[in-house]
Amino acid sequence: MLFSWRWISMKMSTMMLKTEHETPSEAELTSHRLLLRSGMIRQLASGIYSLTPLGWRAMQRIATMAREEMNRIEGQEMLLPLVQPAAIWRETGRYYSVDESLNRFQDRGGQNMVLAMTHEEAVTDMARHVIESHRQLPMMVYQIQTKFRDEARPRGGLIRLREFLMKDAYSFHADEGDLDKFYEKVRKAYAMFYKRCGIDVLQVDSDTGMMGGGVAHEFMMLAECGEDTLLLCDACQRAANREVYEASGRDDDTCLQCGQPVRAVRGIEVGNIFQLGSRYSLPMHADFTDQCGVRRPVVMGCYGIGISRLLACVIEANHDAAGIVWPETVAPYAAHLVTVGASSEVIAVAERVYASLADQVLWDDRDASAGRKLQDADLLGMPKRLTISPRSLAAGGIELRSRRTGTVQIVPVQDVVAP
RNA sequence: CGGAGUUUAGCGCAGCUUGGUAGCGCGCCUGCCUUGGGAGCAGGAGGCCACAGGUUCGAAUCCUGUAACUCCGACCA
Repeated sequence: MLFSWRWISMKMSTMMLKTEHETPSEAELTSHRLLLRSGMIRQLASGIYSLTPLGWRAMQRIATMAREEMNRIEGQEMLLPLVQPAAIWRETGRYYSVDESLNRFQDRGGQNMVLAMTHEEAVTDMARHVIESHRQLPMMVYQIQTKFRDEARPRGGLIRLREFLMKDAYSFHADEGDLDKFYEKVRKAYAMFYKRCGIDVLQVDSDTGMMGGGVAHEFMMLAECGEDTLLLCDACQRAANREVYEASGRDDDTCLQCGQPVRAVRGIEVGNIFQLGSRYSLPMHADFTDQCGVRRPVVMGCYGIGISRLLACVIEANHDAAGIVWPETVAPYAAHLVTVGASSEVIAVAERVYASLADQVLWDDRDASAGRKLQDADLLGMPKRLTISPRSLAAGGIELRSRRTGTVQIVPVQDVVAP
């Protein structure tokens, strides 16, 4: 069972969904066009989008995989507030150092507040209250939650948003060595996560920007529409963010690691991880007592994945001229059921298939032409298409077509329907 | 935040030069007919032409201002 939400309508006739035949004029990127045409998202303001039930379902599948990978390395899910007092941001100095992308406002009582663009301050506040002893370390917490960043220039649909869903995790350690070990575990978990999502990523040396701290890596998906430039070495596969490369002082185009020529490629950042050290624990006094009875700041790491952006990236990496080609792991439904005509035989078989496949099937039960339904099935991109028609029944059952390969076969009704 | 562009029905667009009370395609509603790649016929609904001021007998159209959105750049855990 892929989902447990039986309450979501799975008949297209009554679904909160409208597909578009024509390409929306504001969309230039493939993922943006397909997200709009498939009806998964709707723009409410620049960089701010509503997700329809179909879009939310796809995003939830990505979020679920992120959750599973975090749980696998013993992450503990939690939830931190979006609205936060300015006070904790003053403690770390970021209230003053971050630009207008941090939205500041006052509540009705005149208190200075911010909309969280990231959650180091809030999680460090939690940690300084809970963590007292080295015996509690290491530990990691994470959340899948909304961020608001008032970006100067949102772009590309879900590629660069102002409001978006992020998986952010924070680990706490007694020393740098333990952070190093855990950091490697996270790198492996991230690699597994992106693989499950059906996209290829490169791990890239990164600078730490406003996050502070020491070591950092970005996870980049290679794509022409990407905003970032990477310098990639074909010889040893080492990739570096342009800022890091330039900061190295190297002025020829050769690899930092092996000296072979590098080439510039474009990429989309789909995640990043940082060794924060005591950047936040020191100013916020998140201390613990070590084995020798000495109070020391806890050593931290933080690990982010842009869930919203990833939905766009999955589509950038998985589509054809007709529409989306979902990886099975992200597809909002495993199968798309198309009924042709409304004969009693066709409907009777469809009802049995629909009941049997529970919430894994989307049934296009609309009173629309066969052509329209088939085009929409390609656009929406579920991995398998089940067509029930007088023709298929005469041929021996239900037509099963793979969206990715286009291969078609007739399968007997009893092979699809549970006994 | 600099530069460019756009804004007319749910979506895609025309109309603006030369002012005269809003149009096309798709979609939507009714009926008939149809059902394997966005069918057909007939009838119908839907717009404060982004907003605010001007000019004019009269403004989608001309003038001024504002806003929103998109793209390029700068910025960007």
